[in-house]
Amino acid sequence: MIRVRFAPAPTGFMHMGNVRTAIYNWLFARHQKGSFILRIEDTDRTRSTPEATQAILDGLAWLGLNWDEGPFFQSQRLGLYNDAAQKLITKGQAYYREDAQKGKAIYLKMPEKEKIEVFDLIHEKIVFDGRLFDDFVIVKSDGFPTYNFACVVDDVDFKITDVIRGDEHISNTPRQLAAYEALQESPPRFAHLPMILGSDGGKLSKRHGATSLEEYKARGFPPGALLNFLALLGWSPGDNREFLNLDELISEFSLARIRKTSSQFDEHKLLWLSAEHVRNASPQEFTRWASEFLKEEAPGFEIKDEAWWGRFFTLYRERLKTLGDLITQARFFFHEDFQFDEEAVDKILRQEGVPELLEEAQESLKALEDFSAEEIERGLRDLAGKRGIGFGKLAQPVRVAATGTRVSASLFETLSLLGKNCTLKRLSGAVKMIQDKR
RNA sequence: GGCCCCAUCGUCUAGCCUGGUCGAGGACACAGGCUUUUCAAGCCUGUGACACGGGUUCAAAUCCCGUUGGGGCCA
Repeated sequence: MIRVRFAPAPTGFMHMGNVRTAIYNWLFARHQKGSFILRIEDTDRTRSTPEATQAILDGLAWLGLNWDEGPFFQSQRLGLYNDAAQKLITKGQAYYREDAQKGKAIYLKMPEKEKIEVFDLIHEKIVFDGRLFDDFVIVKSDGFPTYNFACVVDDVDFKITDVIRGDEHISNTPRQLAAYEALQESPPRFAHLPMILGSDGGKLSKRHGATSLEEYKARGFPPGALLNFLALLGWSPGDNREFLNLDELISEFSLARIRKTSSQFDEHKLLWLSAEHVRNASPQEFTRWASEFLKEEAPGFEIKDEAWWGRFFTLYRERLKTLGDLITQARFFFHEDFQFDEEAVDKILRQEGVPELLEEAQESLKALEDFSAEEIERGLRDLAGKRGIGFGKLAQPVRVAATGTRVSASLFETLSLLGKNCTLKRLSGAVKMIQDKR
């Protein structure tokens, strides 16, 4: 049975590269019916924070990447590393050395080898010149282990079978191999993942916009979309499928199909996939997402009931790329004090005859008993016919009056969903606004 | 600077291991068209890539070497 781990350092936000590493480890574990272990590498005392640890736990939970064991904290396991180091000293494989800069540290003897070979599941064989590696520190003068040592001791302790991590660790691997050898343990299989770069080919950083999971969550991306997108960055199922749900990802995932080349984080595609996930959600799922999103990311907005959300979803499922679009596209549903678009007011509302037209529209709509989309359409088309104007000449002023913009989903459905009272109030409010400003 | 990794459309990728079916397939993005109460969505069409140079071979995107470029780790 395979055992893998995700071992982030809690030193900041959840970087997207780390998130993908977590996803690959988790998918591999689930596909193989193995175990996914969470280990927090918090031996860097100056940079580790409890907030960052919490961000990792929350982020994984939000994505649905549940762990089978842990979280374990390296800072609580210091005894283990020191015992291991002492044992190596006894066996003559490690020794103390006093250094002006580093203080009294424990060094591991690097075995004398011409070649050090790393067998990697993705890169196959990687060969290093063994003469280039000096003895290296495994326990610092403050008693804390170095990354290369703690990592190995823990992976041995947890019986990790497959280490799946970023490419940047390739050059650490020869030293870690030496540690396994000194410990008389056989090393796990390694799989080094290609990096994720920013949209300009450089290292993914704040310059490229959002780089952390928290930011994407705040912008309203569904977790399944992020999972799908990140899984596809460096891996593909081999056929031409792009949209995969969680079950499909689990059943299709394999390390063998991971590419060697680094990839750029392209938000366009993420946005498209996000839209796909939104429109493929069930009404219940969408309602849950939307309610949670508004509650957390846009407090103060009116939360609607499930029946209302059901109708809303039908109307908006093709239009929302993210939940954040609830604010940019549909704010007028949730807030009375939405802003009128200046240009729309100018070009549509503040035109000859528009106030009168809106008043007539109010009369027509007020007369409707059944405020359904069909009835609204009939009423408004009748009015346009009577007035002898193209329907657009009527629809646009009504739209701007009701929504504040020239762009919205189907006018009839929108008004119906807004409700009769609210619609009439908006129309008269708009008339008043035009006249006041004159 | 030393060592290591990588190289298919603008981007994500299929193909590469097991050379011919590839005059290189899909997706996103972009452009145009259709549809239309606005804007999206949808549908159709189009632009667009095997980094370069040598080999090996009847045949190379696919194998080998080098160059260039990008990235990582250490200093």
